[in-house]
Amino acid sequence: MNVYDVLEERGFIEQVSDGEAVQRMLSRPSTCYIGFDPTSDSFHIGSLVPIMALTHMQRHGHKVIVLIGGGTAMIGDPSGRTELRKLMTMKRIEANAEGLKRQLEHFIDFEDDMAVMLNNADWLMPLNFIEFLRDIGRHFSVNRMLAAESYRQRMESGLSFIEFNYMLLQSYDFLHLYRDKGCTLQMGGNDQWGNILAGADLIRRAEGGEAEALTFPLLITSTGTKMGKSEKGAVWLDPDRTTPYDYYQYWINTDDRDVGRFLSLFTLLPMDEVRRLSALEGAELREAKETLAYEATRLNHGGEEAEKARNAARALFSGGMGGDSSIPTMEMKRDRFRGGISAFELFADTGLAKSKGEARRLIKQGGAYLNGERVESFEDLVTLEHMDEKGTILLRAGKKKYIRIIAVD
RNA sequence: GGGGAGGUUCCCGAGUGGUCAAAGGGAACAGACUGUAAAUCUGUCGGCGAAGCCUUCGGAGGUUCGAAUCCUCCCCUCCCCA
Repeated sequence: MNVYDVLEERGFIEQVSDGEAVQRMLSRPSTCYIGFDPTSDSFHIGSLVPIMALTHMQRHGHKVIVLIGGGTAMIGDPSGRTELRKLMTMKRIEANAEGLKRQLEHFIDFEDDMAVMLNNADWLMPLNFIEFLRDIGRHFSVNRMLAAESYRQRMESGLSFIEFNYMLLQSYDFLHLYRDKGCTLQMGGNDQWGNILAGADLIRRAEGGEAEALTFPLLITSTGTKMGKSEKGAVWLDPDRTTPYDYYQYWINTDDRDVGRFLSLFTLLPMDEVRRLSALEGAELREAKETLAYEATRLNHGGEEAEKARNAARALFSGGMGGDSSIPTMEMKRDRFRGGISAFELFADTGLAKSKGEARRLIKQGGAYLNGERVESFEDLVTLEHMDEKGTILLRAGKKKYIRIIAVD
């Protein structure tokens, strides 16, 4: 089966320059690329669609290039944004690229050049302005650029000249990779459509070559929010920023309507299985969500972490104490409990409530639990008595947020 | 460079000397209902707290018994003209 069909079946394709041409191209080993911003040293879930797309490409024998936009990050892409991005230092960018690569290695194999990571700063930085204008700039029509959706939006609020040039630089990336690596397909989020097409055009004009564009749908959840945000903020792939437990929780809280879509996009389960799971209804759909959460966590954090997250979740949400250590745990001095500590202070200190006022409110509204029992008054004292033999206390805020406290000397 | 409009609590957005911790909406949080879903209803939504106190309306000063609201300077954004 051609990857193109796989991508299409699994819902990765929003737009393609020429479906038949891409299908033809992918019937033999090809090279494709996706650009990523090195604005952080970790991806978050929002980047998972392109990452999964690369995973599929590689598994079908295509060479993938991960392009780090070190050069373009120094300019800022206006696409889909309302503000100019902040500029970054080269050093910062390189450090970030390292972090991103480590995460990609869970999905993509960089051995034997089957995948490479490149930084466009390598060819953008040495560019000579006059030469660039003469060789590249001449192929671009300002009229056409202004018609692009991404620029049109920014025309309302103001568009700086450097941002305006982003399209040229990204097009030049594609041209460079075409010449240097034989790359003939660029993929990206649908907000990149204009830029990607411009690059394919440039290749045709400058080289007479054939190159294609493919974009992914920009995911919004069925509740209308942007993908990848939880109450704690963005959901990161980095376990230090988002623990495997929280990562798992994010997926299991998926809206019913998104389960099928997410299973096909974010797991590698066969489509037959995906269809079976998403056909489940009512409470049974939880099985599908559990599979989604488990598989997605396994891809990013490995089987062992996924297993732990699943066990912890099962234990906690079936009403038990969840002795497993993979639920968020926090150490506190045993001494603090000797004289007793007010419940509201404890909730504030653990971060389950952002301030003491919020902790009071939480308790007053009946949303605070200590070892599974509702806390009645915010002045209630929590003491050594509340600990189990291992010296732990389980706190819960609302329905889903748990923290386990373990006493240390 | 000239002219105009504007910067309010997470976001949008009222408020033009005291009744303002600041309307309304959204987001978010909690409760009820549920399936760790959605929808709905109720409540909460600056900090510390018993009352009450403290900090906030781009920044810095000033006027006043009293300022988000008036004055001065500065910073930033947008629009029109060049």
